[in-house]
Amino acid sequence: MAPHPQVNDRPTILRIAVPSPLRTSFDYRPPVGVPIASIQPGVRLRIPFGRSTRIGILLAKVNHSELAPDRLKAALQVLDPEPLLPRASLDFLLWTSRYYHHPIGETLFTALPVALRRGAAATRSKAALHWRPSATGRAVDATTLGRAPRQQAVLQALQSHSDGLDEVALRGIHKDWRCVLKTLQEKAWVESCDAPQVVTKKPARDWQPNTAQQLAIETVDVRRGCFQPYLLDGVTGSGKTEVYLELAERTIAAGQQVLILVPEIGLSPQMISRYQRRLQAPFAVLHSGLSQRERLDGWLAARDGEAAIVIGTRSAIFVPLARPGLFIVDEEHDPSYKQQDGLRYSARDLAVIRARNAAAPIVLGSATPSLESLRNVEAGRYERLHLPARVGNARPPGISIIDLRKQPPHAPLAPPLLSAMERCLEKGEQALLFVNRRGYAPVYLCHSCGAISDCPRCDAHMVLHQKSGRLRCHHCGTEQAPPSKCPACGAAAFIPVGAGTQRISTSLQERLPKARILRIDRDSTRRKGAMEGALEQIHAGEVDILVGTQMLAKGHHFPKVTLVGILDADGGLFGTDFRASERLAQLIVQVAGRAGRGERPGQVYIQTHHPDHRLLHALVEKGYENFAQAALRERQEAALPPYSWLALLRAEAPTQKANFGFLEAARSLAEKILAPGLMLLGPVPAVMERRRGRYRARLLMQADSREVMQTRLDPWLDTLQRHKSARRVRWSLDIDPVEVD
DNA sequence: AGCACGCCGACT
DNA sequence: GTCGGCGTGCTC
Repeated sequence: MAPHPQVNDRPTILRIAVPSPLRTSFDYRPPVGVPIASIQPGVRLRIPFGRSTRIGILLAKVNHSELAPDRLKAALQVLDPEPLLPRASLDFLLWTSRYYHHPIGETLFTALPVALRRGAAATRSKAALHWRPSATGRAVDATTLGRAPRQQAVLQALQSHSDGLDEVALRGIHKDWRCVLKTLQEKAWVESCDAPQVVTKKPARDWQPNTAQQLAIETVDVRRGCFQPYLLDGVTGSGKTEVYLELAERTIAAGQQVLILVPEIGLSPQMISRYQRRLQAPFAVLHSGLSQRERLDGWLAARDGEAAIVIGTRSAIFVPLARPGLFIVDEEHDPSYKQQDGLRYSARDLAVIRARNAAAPIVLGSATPSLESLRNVEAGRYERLHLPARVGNARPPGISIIDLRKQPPHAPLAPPLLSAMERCLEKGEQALLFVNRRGYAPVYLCHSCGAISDCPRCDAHMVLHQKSGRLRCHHCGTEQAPPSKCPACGAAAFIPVGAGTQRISTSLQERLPKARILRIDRDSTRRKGAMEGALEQIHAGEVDILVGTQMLAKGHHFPKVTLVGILDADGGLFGTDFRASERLAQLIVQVAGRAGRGERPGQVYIQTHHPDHRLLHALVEKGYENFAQAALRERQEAALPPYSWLALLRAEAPTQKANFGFLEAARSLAEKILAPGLMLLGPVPAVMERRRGRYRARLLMQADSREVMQTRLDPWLDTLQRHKSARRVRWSLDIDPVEVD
């Protein structure tokens, strides 16, 4: 039967994304008395949902619903006069929701600043606004306002600052300025405007691009207006930032916006001011330290095209841009670009999608590119740009391996490293020790029976902390006093085993009593400003030895450091995750990059029980590039990413039985839709089987084609969600997981 | 995910 | 008699 022709093909129904874990949108009638033609996709609406009201976002207007007309409720109110999200953003977020198989409502809300999720008006705060005289206002002779002295004073002030005055300046003229301004606005003598752009004389360029930088700049610049990903690959100090700055400057000059993503740790005030000094353009900086209001102002400035430069961490990838012209992802290998809960997106991968949508070039920069990006170069999808030379006359550091098998056992610092440190201190230079555990001792062990103090809620050992004298679990935060007697055998013979940052610092202080030692880890830098203070001390030369965790490896420059020690590399060689060796290699190269800046050469010592490990050898003898090629071949042989695609189904429940009930069901449902080249692994318990008192397990799907996997996931998830075993677990799907546990 | 409904055990 | 345990269903 031929379908009935639509009697009326004008849409009457609002298809709305509602923040809820349900993987569907919801249909509503327009609010009573509001013509549907006045409501555009991208606006927020207040809607009744179940027994409560929520805020939803209009996806589309349709003329037919799956639901009977009498089951549709009317929306309550339209919250935005104009679409909050421009079409391009809405399309990008729909794509994101489909790719990560995450409910559309939650995806859209993840992308919005918190203030907008809660219904705040999408208007710039007054503090960000300025006022200036209108054309008529400029022509008014203020002296004729003798009978209105307040208006006269304000108008005169504005007339002499025709690019605008802000709240602070106006309050200085009269405390009742708002009232005065309102009168002037009613006379149309005054209008609001954005903060005037600071037009300072540009500082003389204090650098000349070298040949490689020049080539990189011109190669990218010639493709402005086209989508093309570039992998900008250069060691620390090779001048990647200068390339970003020059490209950004040219993009801004062409009237377009630049989005720069940086890892969480990299968004320091120094870094921002470096960009601001060089690029005299309006900035929007988005990071976790902002208030909701500040975040909203930055978001709006980006969306409305007022911010030429938008710089932020992971979540800034969702900021709408009016005129996107260039995307930059600094330290693209950094795992902090991957969100690890809720919508588990990769900001780096999404940046490539946005650049494609915007027909703009994207530069992924790193001294230690991810194997994914190197694979994309190999496959011809990305173009590679090398920055080989270290700027200035610094030489790259040498790397030596210390074979721990030939050293006295249980000494965290082997004698060769200790004596190298002594020599370093004698020369008045700084040393940096990298320890992958914080606290005093990672194991608290009964010397009589071998029992270990374990966390009551996690499958993890408690870590002894010296300052508090207490045992702490680093996974759930549980703290307890160390037991006075062993609960297993009754002996009072507990001994701390192993070494964290605290113990290394303490024992080092005993060996080198004159050394000024500074510990840098999450414990010592928790206090606000503590990290800044520590960095100042280091740069002022008030510190001889730095002992720290991962935090030290990223983004900081320590020109006086000439010796770096990596105390335990073994975890990275035989880690449970297939990316462990990639992480270790990146860490070694990044830490090595901190050493030997300026004219002093640096030396890196790596302590390991496996000095002959193939990948470690490749790295030390022939550098990161060689390591990466060897690692890529291993991944290819094992059909691991980037030569295959993964989707990881995680489950968490009070019992492991519930997890396995769910994951086994998931597996048998998946087996019905399996295609050639799709493989299921598991279910298996997580490596840390219990965390925060809850059991965890996983089921991994591996595919040799992204498309095949993507087409199977939706029907799978639909049936899986309805399966009754799903009620007993908390589950989530991770597309392109970065950690397979 | 929330939230309500509903149907069985130990309390004042 | 009822307070409340969590199994089940629903959200346009």
